[in-house]
Amino acid sequence: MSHPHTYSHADQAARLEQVLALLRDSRLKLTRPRRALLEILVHEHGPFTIEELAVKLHDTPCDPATIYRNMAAFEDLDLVRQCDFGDGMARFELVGQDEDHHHHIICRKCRKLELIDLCFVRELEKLVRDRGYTQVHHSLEFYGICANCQRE
Amino acid sequence: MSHPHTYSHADQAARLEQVLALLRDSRLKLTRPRRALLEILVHEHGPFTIEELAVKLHDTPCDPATIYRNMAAFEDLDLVRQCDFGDGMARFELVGQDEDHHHHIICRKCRKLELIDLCFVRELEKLVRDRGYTQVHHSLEFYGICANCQRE
DNA sequence: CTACCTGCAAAGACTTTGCACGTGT
DNA sequence: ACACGTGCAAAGTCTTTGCAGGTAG
Repeated sequence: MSHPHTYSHADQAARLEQVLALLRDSRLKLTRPRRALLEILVHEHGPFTIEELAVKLHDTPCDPATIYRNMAAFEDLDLVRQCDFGDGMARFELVGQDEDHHHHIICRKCRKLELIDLCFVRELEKLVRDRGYTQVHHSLEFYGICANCQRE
Repeated sequence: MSHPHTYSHADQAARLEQVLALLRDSRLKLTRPRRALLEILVHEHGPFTIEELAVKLHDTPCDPATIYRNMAAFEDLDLVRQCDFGDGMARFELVGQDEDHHHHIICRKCRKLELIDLCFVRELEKLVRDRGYTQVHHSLEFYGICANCQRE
């Protein structure tokens, strides 16, 4: 693979098939907005805010409420994951395989996003500074279901 | 130091002095709510939501708007940093030195928080699973001021 | 046909802002 | 004194929910 975050059309088509298969096994129906959302999530590199998704959906106008509901549904299927970049807006991205693993650099002012591929914390902070950022800090958070909640 | 997140009273007093000195050098005034907030931030281990801070302030009743405004002011002084755990509530913690560095495990259901002291990503995911969590993932985000914004 | 979906509008939750009064230095 | 800070209330965002009509399987 020439670039870590570039996927061939074949890769994307395969991933889309996987995702659609997952839907078929659930009781979710494959509606027009749903399909359009999944195509965006598979073909473009997230995470996306609700508004960004709405814009990308221009061909398939879709109420924000519907996007929220679908993201929640996809999250239940572990198809999508919610991210939070500290600006009070929910962001969603397709859950990927290991090779998808990456982190973000978020500008504290303009909120611009950059992807980075390495996965070592200390070294990465240096790398972020090397890219010209100042006042760098990072936050690494883990999400999971705790033992208590698993029993419920 | 016997435990990485335990500080002696002397340490805390010194840190509080540092922080108050920082305030003096700025044009912020040392008001009652302000002082109470700083004491909480120095003496207890955050991050805290606005509501949590309000509860801890019982002796110094303080409007939420005032807490928000003060956290913003402290952030400008690089005294405090905002965290986001993906539940739509702002959280704030004192900016610490290197030895303060830590990460969190957040239950996706009950939002319970645990602190962890190591700083290697892969190993940590295993560690999180070892603590009984399932469906573990993590998010590592960097914050900084990008080259563009520095020029402004 | 039935369960699931969607759009619209209303309600909710968190946060920000305006303004007049109060306070630290 | 004067600039800065606070409480209160109103306004702003983003998100969630209720409901009636529509649609996939």
